Amino acid sequence: MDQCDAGLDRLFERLSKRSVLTTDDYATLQAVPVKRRTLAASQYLVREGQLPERCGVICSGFAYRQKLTVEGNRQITMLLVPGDILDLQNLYLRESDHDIQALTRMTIAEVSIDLVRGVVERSPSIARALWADSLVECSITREWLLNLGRRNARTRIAHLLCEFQIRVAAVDGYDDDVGYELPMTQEQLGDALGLTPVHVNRMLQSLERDGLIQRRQRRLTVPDWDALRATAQFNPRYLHMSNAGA
Amino acid sequence: MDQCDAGLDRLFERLSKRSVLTTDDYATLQAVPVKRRTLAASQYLVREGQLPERCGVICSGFAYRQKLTVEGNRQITMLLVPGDILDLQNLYLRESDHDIQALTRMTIAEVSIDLVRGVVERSPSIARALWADSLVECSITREWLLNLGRRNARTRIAHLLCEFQIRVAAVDGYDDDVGYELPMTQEQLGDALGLTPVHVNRMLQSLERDGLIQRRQRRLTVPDWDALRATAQFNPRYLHMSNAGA
DNA sequence: CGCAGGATTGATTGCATTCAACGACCGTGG
DNA sequence: CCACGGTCGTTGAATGCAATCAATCCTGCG
Repeated sequence: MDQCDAGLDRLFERLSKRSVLTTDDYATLQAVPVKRRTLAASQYLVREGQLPERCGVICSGFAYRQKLTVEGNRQITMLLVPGDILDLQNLYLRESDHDIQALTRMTIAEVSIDLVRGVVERSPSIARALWADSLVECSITREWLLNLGRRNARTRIAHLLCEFQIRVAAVDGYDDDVGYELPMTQEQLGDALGLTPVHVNRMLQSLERDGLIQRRQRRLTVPDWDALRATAQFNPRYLHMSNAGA
Repeated sequence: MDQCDAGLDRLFERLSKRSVLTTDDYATLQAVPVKRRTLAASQYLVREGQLPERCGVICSGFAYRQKLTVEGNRQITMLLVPGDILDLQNLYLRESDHDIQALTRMTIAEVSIDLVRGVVERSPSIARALWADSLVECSITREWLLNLGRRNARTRIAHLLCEFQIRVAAVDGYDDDVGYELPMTQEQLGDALGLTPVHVNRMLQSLERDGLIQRRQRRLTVPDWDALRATAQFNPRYLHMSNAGA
């Protein structure tokens, strides 16, 4: 089983959390011809204004969605982790309204978007799972809006750290105790949080001084998750993770 | 034809912009039993944590989605105008992750969410239209994130003014020349933009001083839309309005 | 007339930005 | 093996945008 099939299993497992899927559904997914692709960090997967013809799932690595202002200031609007679906929005919208860029080296499994439309019309349960997935993404974006609009820099950063850890841990068995790696530069963190890299640096130090996190390069250890969640005002409800078969 | 049917027509017209609908689809929608409801300004339609059983369309009036921080600071994450669908997200997610509150006095047409699920499974074209609608909402939220994260207060406000005008004008024939009414207090504007009401006030004055807007109470006149759009960095792409039958 | 909610103004504070320099790390090539 | 360059992280000082605090004005309305 190559990494592409692993992508399929990962996708199936993920969709199963959103809707009750059958072995028929599995077969349906399996029947879709998939093209595997590897991308280097910072490569673009989609650019704003494009009319994407394909749709992909992240098998490994990380990416993000971004939008740019006229002056070229960047806002990262979403982090994408393994199992996340790229370009689902272009299932029913033509033009892409944002960029998708690789955060790390990554592999994806690509599918023609027309075929996905076919799958969706044939299998209501897969459709429901994909739809739910896009709704969760919208919910996450709303939470980010609250984060940027009404939380200070320190809380914002803590919140992102909590979210990232939980979303990554949900994919496969990550071990909390040894910490986790946040594969972002401080500049990218700033772009995700509406801050400058300098200020991100200072707030990370502040969190570390207070014993909420420990840092070694980009590897983070969190001695006390409850404490971090508290300062982050983190409530995982918006991730809708326990939504099996709603 | 009472206001409820008017709601149906409005909905049908709106969905038609997202997908090709037939008279059968119209009949399907018409067959769904609808309950009409009137709400006073500031009444809650949904509260975070609830498990909504119904789904509604705005027939008249305005509402907004909001989220609160632990300290009670509010972030408005979306404005809802006539024709917008409430609670579509609870089609496939159980718990609501935010509040919906009436901005003005308003009327809505409510439907059991189970029935909507049925409609969606029977009519792929309606499903597609509703799905597309939820994708557009997500796109709007992303643009708001860019707005809060990377634009200054003045630009932010101008951007909101542009978006609101366009979205409202798309519903029915609003006449630009006489201006339009923005039914929000400056405090609510601040909560939508991540600003304080005081600063909103000053920036509105600044826009007015520069001749970009004129104000009489909450009625706005825009002498030069192009100029306002320019200072707002407004690009309507993210609204996906010309997406007929993608 | 008086009240209440919202709008406006002024003075002050402060969080985050900006600008600039320096330091640490890492892969590369001589 | 070490010099080199580039990217990223860190630090300091100065600036500025928006927040805060508080008072006053306006307007619709009972």
